[in-house]
Amino acid sequence: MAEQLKLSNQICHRLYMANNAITRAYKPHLDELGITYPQYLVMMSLWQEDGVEVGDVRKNTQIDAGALTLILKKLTQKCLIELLPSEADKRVKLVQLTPSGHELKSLAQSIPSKLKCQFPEVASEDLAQLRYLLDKLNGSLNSN
Amino acid sequence: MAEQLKLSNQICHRLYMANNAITRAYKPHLDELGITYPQYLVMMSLWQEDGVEVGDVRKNTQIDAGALTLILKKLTQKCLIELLPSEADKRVKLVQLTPSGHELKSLAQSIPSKLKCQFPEVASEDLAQLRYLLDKLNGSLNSN
DNA sequence: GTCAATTAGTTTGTATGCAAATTAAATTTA
DNA sequence: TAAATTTAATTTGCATACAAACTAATTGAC
Repeated sequence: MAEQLKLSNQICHRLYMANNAITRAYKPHLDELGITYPQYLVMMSLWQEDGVEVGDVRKNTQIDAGALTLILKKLTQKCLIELLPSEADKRVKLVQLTPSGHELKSLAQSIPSKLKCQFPEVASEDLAQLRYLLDKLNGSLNSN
Repeated sequence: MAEQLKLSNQICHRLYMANNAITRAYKPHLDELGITYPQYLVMMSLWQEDGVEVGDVRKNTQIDAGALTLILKKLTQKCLIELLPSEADKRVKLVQLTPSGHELKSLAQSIPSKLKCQFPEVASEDLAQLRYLLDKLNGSLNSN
């Protein structure tokens, strides 16, 4: 059997499994907030900076434009954000947190530490190393 | 701004971006084979071992059972596999590669090397390290 | 200044990912 | 062995991921 097509030699498969497993691990905590994982990414980007263009959220989260439209619609329905037309450029919409959207942050604060406690075997040094390598990989993958 | 909710501090976001970027990178090559990325995972598992139960494919690929049913249906429509009832246990279905399914492997052989050439900045040592860390992470995430 | 190209965001269609409910068959228990 | 439990796989409903087509507004070329 040729080595290069063995499933056990694929980095991509490991990333696939890790990404799905992490998303599943977050789910029960995010269920308490009433949001999904991609919606959580959007909220984190907004808690960091608010009143930005839809395109900025797209760049920060790297969520596909088409998917983002739907996600922002859901967050609007949940009254966590508002979409406001821009004065300067009528094509642009600005994403604004509502009071509820701001408040949700305090509930979310504990999620990262809960996740760490849930998987005590995962060493901090390994996470730091993983972070470094994933940044490098993402940099390369996005360079084209 | 609290550090723990900053997008730039989330390993999960890095995994999310890397996974999507890798899938996108594979896409043009897989388009030539007429299959999607999850379908590629299934085919790799079958090229490695054929005539196994649906549940074995699920374990090997870690694809959700419900999603796998659909994927196997698509692969059947593309005449790459056949689903055969098991003699021993009538609940079980066996997944069998067709001649076309076997032949596709030779077309797929070059994909891994094509991907490496596409991203020459990604060092082999980094990939080896990433592989090691992702295995460790996946092991921990699946231990619960 | 007008028309062509570009840009921001949405819509559409296909293919997952996932939880929960379901069906059919095998196994365990009483 | 009949009933309860478990297991293999499918179905259902919701939420992305993504390419491609589309709309409206802005820029650029001339």
